[in-house]
Amino acid sequence: MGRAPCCDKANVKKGPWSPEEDTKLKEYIEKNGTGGNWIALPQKAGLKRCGKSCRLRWLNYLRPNIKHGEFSDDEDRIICTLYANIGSRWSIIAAQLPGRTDNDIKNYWNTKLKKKLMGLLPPSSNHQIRNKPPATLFHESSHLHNDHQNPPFTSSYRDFSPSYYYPSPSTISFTGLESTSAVMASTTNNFPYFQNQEASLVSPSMQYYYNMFGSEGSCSTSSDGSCSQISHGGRGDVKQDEMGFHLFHHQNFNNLSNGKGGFDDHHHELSNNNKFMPGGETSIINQWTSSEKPSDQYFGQTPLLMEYGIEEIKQMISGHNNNIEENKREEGMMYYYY
DNA sequence: AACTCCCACAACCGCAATCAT
DNA sequence: GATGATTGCGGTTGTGGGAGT
Repeated sequence: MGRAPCCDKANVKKGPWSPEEDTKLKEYIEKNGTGGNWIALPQKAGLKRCGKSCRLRWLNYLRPNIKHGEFSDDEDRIICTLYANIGSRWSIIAAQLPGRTDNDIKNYWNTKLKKKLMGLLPPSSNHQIRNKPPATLFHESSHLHNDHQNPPFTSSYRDFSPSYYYPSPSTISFTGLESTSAVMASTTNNFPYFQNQEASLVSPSMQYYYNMFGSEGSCSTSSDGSCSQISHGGRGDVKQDEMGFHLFHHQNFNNLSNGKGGFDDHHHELSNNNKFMPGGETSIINQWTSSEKPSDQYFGQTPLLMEYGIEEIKQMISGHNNNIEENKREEGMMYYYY
């Protein structure tokens, strides 16, 4: 039995909003607010619309200070950088672009920006990257750049990435070795990801870690390959005024290097004064790829008891050994900004 | 002018998280 | 703690308009 519908489908209007409906909704909310109840709002406002539809219309179109029209180059760069680091978490990306909505950015990415990026690559390599997230390009570029061995986890990309990108597993044929020179040229010289401050922090070692997570930088992948979001506390919805830095601290990489072991991440939030708050919000992501669970030493612990400033973290990252093989034997750190 | 195709954007849908009782 | 209601998110679909034939 499915869940009860949020409204009487037979008696609600669907499809594009008329100017009259817009006016009604706008005037009602400006006068009364949403009242914290979107479901009841349409009736009160005299609209034959579903509450969800009203909410969407307000948030994406009618709300004050919504910016419409062309995206700037800066906005492009921010979107690309954040997409590369956290994947398709449009609400978080939107929080960094005042006046833009998640829907707007999502549409822009799907219809223009993605193609724009693909257009930077020669046709010969296009077919090979078409179904990979941007991070895979990072991976390939770092792989070439650092003359590494076959990357581990190549067969696991699909497990850590949105299914959106991937054809059925049987059609995947990617070793990490094919035709990367064009990709490399594009990523290092032209790829917008590398043209701003945030992007400069995407070191090869971070790319490596990123590839283990796919495009979901904050995604926990269970043994069945499914992916669940980490909890941010509260309602789980990250609001702009709660933005901060997140740090992922990876340990026990030795176990991962042979694809057998596991690792855990300790996720901490930085407060607005850019201090790492070890005792603050903490969620632990546990994941492993086989029955060999990580040791208790790493499992369920939150050992980062120091307090770092963001500059210190940046230093740690920039000074981190970029050699992937080395990193497998070291602790790795990555952070992303949102 | 009529038709088809394509694209951009708006809107919908289902799901998961959270809240309220 | 259980359950239903509500909210927010991200993927997908629908729609309208412009371009091409």
